[in-house]
Amino acid sequence: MRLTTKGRYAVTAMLDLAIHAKQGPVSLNDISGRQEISLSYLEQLFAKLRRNELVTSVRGPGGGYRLSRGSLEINIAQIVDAVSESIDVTRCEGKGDCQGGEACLTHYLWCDLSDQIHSFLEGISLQSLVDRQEIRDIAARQDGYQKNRIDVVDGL
Amino acid sequence: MRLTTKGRYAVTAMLDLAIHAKQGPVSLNDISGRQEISLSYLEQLFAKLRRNELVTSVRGPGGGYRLSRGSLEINIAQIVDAVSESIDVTRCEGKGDCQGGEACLTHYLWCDLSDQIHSFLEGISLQSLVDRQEIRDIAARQDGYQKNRIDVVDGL
DNA sequence: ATTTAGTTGACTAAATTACTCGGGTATACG
DNA sequence: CGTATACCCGAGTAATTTAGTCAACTAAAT
Repeated sequence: MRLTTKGRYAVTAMLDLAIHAKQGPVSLNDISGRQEISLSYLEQLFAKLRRNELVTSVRGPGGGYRLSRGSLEINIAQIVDAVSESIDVTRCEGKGDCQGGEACLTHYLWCDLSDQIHSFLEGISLQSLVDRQEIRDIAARQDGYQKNRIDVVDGL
Repeated sequence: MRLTTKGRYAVTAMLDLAIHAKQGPVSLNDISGRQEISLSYLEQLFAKLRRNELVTSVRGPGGGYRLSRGSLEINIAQIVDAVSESIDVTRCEGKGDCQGGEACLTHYLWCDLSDQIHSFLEGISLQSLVDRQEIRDIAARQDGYQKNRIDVVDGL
């Protein structure tokens, strides 16, 4: 279990998706505009989210992504796992045979700690985030927000 | 709060230190041998651990590092914080003013999640890890273990 | 047909991680 | 005293990961 900016981007994007779920598929372009994440990077993240069956895609005009199941059935751990997925936690690659066939301290220690954080994040559903008032407020403002709008001229 | 291999190295090293605390200061050379972490990298990590007053150093022959306080008073969060310490969690650098002076979703969301993980790790003391039987077992074996021992000739 | 939007792969810049090297300085010990 | 031990420090560097670009393609809606 690693916790980096990458996972953060993914959780933010998924939350945006969940918030706008009712109005049909959400395009990456919309998410990109609201959350200020580059479109191409979102594409990479969503490729992984799709492979991990957290989202489904709808092609063509009006298309975009949908959650593959209810936001109560999706938790933060699943999202972070989906985009990180290089789980070579220890130097023995999870086989626990680094030091002459025996497990190293790091191996045991971190696997355990990792498990605890993992189950902690498993307990947080996407829906529980959507339900928070503060997040609703921010989302409401973001709906009217788009980076680099034509009417905002900076510089010239 | 970020959780990467760097923090893992630090926790492992600190645990090694705690386990061998009774027999006086522990040199980085010993830790390097037992945990297979490069000496120079350990030096960098311990420079940070020292600045954060988690360890104290004893120079000269027979010197090394000691925990600055009892292992019950040291928790995992402190160790991870000490070596990571680049806490620019969101793009707004913690000021929460990314989108036109208002907080972004990422900001709110991640600060909160981060706090929860942080307090979770705060609840785990170094001592509680030392106390685990499995860890004692591994440590006991490692005491007789050193990488690149002269008597182990691989290759030639 | 044309446009929208996902799909894929290759490629790149920047940041971070892990590590090396080469010098220091403090101190114990003979 | 000298020398070995071990911390201290800064510069440099290779490998990896992160974040992003670009280009060509496919599916579907109008």
